[in-house]
Amino acid sequence: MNTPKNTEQASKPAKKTRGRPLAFNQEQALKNALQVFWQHGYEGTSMAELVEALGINKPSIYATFGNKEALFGQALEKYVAGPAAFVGEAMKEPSAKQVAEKFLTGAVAFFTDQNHPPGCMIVQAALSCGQGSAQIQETLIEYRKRLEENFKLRFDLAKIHGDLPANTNSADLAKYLTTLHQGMSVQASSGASKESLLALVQIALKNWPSD
Amino acid sequence: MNTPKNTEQASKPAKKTRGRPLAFNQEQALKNALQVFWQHGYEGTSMAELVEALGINKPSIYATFGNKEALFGQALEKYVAGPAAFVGEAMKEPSAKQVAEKFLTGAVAFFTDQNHPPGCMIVQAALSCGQGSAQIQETLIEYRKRLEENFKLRFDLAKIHGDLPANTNSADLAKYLTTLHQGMSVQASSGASKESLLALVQIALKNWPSD
DNA sequence: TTATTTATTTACCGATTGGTATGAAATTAT
DNA sequence: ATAATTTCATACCAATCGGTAAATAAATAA
Repeated sequence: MNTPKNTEQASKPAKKTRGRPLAFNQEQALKNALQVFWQHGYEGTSMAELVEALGINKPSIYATFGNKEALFGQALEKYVAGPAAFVGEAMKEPSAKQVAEKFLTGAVAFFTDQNHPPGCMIVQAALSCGQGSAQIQETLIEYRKRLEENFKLRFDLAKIHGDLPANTNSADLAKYLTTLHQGMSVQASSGASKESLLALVQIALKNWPSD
Repeated sequence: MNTPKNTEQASKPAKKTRGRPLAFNQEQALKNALQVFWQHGYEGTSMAELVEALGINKPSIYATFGNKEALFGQALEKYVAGPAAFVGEAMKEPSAKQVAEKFLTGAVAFFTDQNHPPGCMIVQAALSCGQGSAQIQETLIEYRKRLEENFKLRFDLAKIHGDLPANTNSADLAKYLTTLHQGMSVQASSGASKESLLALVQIALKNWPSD
């Protein structure tokens, strides 16, 4: 008997199901998968590495999450809903400038947080890759474009509210923000310090549009 | 007899050497390798793909360029000296602001040039990867840091020349520029248009430091 | 012609890739 | 107990990975 005991890791009362119970925590396994994909990207992560990181063997991974691509997709959802949720929060700030400031400074804190890999998974995980990963690459591009579009809509709203000049080009401003964000992700993954990135943000925000 | 004739591709007079002559143009082969690495990154490019792209078979590649890593290194050198040479040119502009403007607008034109893959190879080719490519990743990080450092030195000079305020932080300004550059590379590889990127550059340069 | 040198071709190598078949182990329902 | 159900572990799969051995082809030197 080499299998670990079912030590009831889940917080839920473990609804009675038939058959052998799961020997691992799915949430924790997904969290571990996220860490690995975040650090080494989609192609750079092998199933062997995932087996080791999740602590469960291959057939269990496939039974629980599907194939490598499906696992990445679920890790990505977890990333957006969890670690990267600060982006949605920033969007709720009362003014456009505050949105931008919160977004960029939040990104700096996030990118340089020692508790997880540096940089943004959506930027890093499949920037360039072989043809076999083109679908993943496209998915990440869509995520980035959606964020930019959301900023554009937020800035359109700000123009109506009057906290952004009426002649401002919302789309250009949104691209300015997301480009800085993506660039900072590259910087952070290359070892840039929190301080240097914060200084950069100050420069970037100095010329915020105003009447 | 299936081998192609030696149709004297090189421009040079083909110095007489002993033994069977090369059946391909090394320069052209390296150019092709550069294209592939540029598009699919280091890990995303397989030897099989290189064989097809270079038009020569594997043993010839190994005999001429060494292994995959060595070939990438030579392609990278070609990239820096050739396509990416505009960066060095921008550095020679007479004032700091002109350096920045030339660099960013040049990058936009470069990143969206239809004659080669979008974005910057030094940013894209190994942003995240498996442990086996850590050396390549580190090399590219060094290239990026060197560029940033060069901007910093150029801005230090500008402060002495007086075309940049004396209280300007050269390092921060250099990071601002390279971060925009890296972000634009991500944008371009995701399909951003030349026009949208140029608009972004205008925003980015609006608050250039001045007395 | 013959020997020497270099390049190209074909075929192959062990290792690793993502992905599974299969049978044993662990649980609940009867 | 025993049957039914589900998960786990071992071992395996074909395909691809980067890289090479060995023989043949094409040139020059003698």
